[in-house]
Amino acid sequence: MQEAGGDMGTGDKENHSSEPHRNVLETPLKQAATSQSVLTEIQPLTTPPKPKETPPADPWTPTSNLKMLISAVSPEIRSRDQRRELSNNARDVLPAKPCLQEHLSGDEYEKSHPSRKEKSLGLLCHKFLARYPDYPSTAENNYICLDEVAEELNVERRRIYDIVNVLESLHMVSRLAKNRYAWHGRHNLSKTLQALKKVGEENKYTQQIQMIKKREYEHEFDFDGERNEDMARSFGSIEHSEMSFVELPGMEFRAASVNSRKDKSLRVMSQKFVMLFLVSTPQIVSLEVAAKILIGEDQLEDLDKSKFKTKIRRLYDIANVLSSLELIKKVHVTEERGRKPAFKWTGPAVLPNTQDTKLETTSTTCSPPISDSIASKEQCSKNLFPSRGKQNFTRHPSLIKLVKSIENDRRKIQSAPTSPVKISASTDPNLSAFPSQMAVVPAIAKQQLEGQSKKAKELKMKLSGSALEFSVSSSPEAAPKPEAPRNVTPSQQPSLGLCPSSHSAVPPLILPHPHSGVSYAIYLHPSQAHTVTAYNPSFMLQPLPCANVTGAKSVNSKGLNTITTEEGDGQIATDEPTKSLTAQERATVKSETSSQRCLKRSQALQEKNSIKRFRSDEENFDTSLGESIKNERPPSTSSQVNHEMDDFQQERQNKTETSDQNTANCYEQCKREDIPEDEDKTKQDIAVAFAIPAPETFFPSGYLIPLTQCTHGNKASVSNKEKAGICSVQHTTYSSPIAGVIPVTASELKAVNIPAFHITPFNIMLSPTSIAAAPMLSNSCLSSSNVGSAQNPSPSILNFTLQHVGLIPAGVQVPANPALQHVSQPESVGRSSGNVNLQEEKPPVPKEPPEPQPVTENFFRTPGGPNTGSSLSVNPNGTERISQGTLYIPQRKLEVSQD
DNA sequence: GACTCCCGCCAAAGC
DNA sequence: GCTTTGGCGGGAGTC
Repeated sequence: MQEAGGDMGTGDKENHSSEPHRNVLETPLKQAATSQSVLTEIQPLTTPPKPKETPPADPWTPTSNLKMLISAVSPEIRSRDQRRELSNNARDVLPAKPCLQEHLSGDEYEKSHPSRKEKSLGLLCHKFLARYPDYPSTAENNYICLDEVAEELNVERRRIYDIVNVLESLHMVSRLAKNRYAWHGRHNLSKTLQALKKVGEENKYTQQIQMIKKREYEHEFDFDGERNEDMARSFGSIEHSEMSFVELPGMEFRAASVNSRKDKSLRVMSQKFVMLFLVSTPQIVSLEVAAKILIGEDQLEDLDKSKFKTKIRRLYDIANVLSSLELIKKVHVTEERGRKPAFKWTGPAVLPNTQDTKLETTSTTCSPPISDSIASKEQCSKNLFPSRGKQNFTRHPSLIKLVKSIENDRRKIQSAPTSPVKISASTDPNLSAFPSQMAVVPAIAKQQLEGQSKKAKELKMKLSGSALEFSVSSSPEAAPKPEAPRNVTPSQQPSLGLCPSSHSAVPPLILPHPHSGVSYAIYLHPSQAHTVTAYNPSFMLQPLPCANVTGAKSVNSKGLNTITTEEGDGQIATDEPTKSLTAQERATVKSETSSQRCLKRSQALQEKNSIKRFRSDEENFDTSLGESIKNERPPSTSSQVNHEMDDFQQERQNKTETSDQNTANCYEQCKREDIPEDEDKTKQDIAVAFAIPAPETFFPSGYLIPLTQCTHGNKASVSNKEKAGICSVQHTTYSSPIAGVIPVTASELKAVNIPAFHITPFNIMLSPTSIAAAPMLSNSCLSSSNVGSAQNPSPSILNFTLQHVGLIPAGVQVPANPALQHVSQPESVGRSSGNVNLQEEKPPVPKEPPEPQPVTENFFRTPGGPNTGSSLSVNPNGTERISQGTLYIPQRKLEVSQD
């Protein structure tokens, strides 16, 4: 660096600057001039035409490039080599140049002149970088003289600016003064990336990306004003006007007033571009998307093709430099329309999050962590939000309320006489593992639920097969277990633990229990909750006195959350997806990251374009969100539960927040996209999401079954709506924490202020029709559903439902009820069946078995929500077994209802 | 024809 | 007023 500067002298600069064209040609001359002594000596020798190719003297040729790289090791060597070459070349060059200018004219010179590629900014950047060590010692004088560099690299200064600007954006270089920069190398890179990631998160780039993708999918992205406006609006809403240059504490570039044009500067663009990688889950960003985002930020007006092209050009410039830095790699993303140029982040994971590494490998962002484990999730969320706070990820107020309400409800419930003691040992382990289990729970719950439902419905055959599959897919660990349910359970178990937690998480409506005098928590199917919220948002959050309602339904706080979030729309959606993903990943530990899934899904969706399913999916997602939130909470003793609840709630919030953005985008995309083919995956996701809610076990089958069943079995044909209906059916049986599962009648709902029928489209719980609609449901389910619908649930029904749900061990039955009994078949069976479905839905077998699995062994646990069942199973009575924190309450309710 | 992106005009900023 | 920076877009090179 210095060397060159010293030698070359800035004087040359002017020449260059003044005459760029000549510069190229002249540069060598200048160099020659620098080494005139040598050159002069040589000149006579080197007359020949070769000089034309003098380009080698320029680094343009491969050999020269190599030399450059080698020399790069040390400036001195470099300079020496260069000088030597110059001298050597000088022979050729000097004479040559004159020749070039004089004789050669354009053709030869051009021939000698490297091709365009050889002139590429990327190559130039390589050369530039070769000049300086990645990690320069502070002792060294790491100064860059642009003129010198330009001369040495034989390029016009303009090009150097392009490189320097990008490097500046990464704080690899800082401007010291006019025409002078300091080389920092990669010392600050990690910090810079961290900062950029944070900023990117704050700016909700993930959401923006998702939005853009959605719109692209929905309708081809034209640069129509309207659409652009929409986008811009969305961006605006999401964002903030312009993002100024991100500086590191010690790296201010203000010196030299570098910031003058900054807003549009390549530096800022570069940073934004990097942010997109750091924030996006796949860490693959297409130029188009990046350009749109960058344009969007700038302003709507800019959304014309010319602007777009310009942005693309600039992005190419930036990308070339980043590629030279090996931070990104060019790739192609095949989409509906075909291949699109894109770039994949190949740089270091963002340091702040160790997880980031995972993220990169897996899919990055929060989603990966989710898959990994709760802990990872937590870390991820912490990393993401810690300093910032929630800034952009602000949690939806409703969610906060929900959380609080949930906690309160839980506490109440727990404190309630019936509040179960901690769940059996199974739960305990779960508790310990709970966090990690949390993630798995949803999936498990789904599986269990599904499996149970199926079991109830059909024979072991299905169960066994499904169970096996399920175990395999969802939780490899589980598979080995003799009992399909158990197999499932492992994965589910966590969910069980989670369920309680989830339970807590979900703020049930608390209704006074007429008999017990204890208030009941009403859990609604997420979808219902959703609808309900729509009707009466407050409803969910606030405990409602409902004298009429004996059975309390647990309104999925999640559902509420989702609802609220849904309002947030994309965010919510995204959240949901993430949740689902998390659940899936946790439970099944899918290899694919959520982001990847999302991508795949989105792609598939794009192709398929089935909005119908999409809607249903959305609902499911919504529910899943709420559920996922619920799930997160681990079962534990009442006291523990409370604490855990709090922790989990926060975690949830964090997770949800973190995941929201990441997942939300994917989710929304998925929704819009419809995920037809990926239905399986989507279903899985959904199921997972449901599974999460499953913790509410009360309706687990409802949620899970519908999805899985729909996908697989007879029900496969069932539309999403139907699925929803199924879910509702399952939900038909409601459990109140205290009373246990209590069918809620529409009237009850009304009492609660819940428009039971309004709840529909899912009506899941309430409307018998919905039940009927769900063929998927086993008879038991139906019965249960009926019961649910029926104001007076028969004990048999309760038993059945409980068993079916997994709340109660198959053997255990509350009151004898033929219909229920048969239904009540071993839980394991049902679970297995559920698993089967899940497997099918989840083709991608989870790479990693969910940590929580060990816990799952209890079939009770197995069902995730069912978990309650597991806990219940422990206690045939159900209630007793019910672990404090969780679902058990429902069981109790069940018992009560049985009574 | 689309994709890339080099090239350099030209204006803002700085000195 | 000159130089430095760097935004911007035409259009050439590639595929």
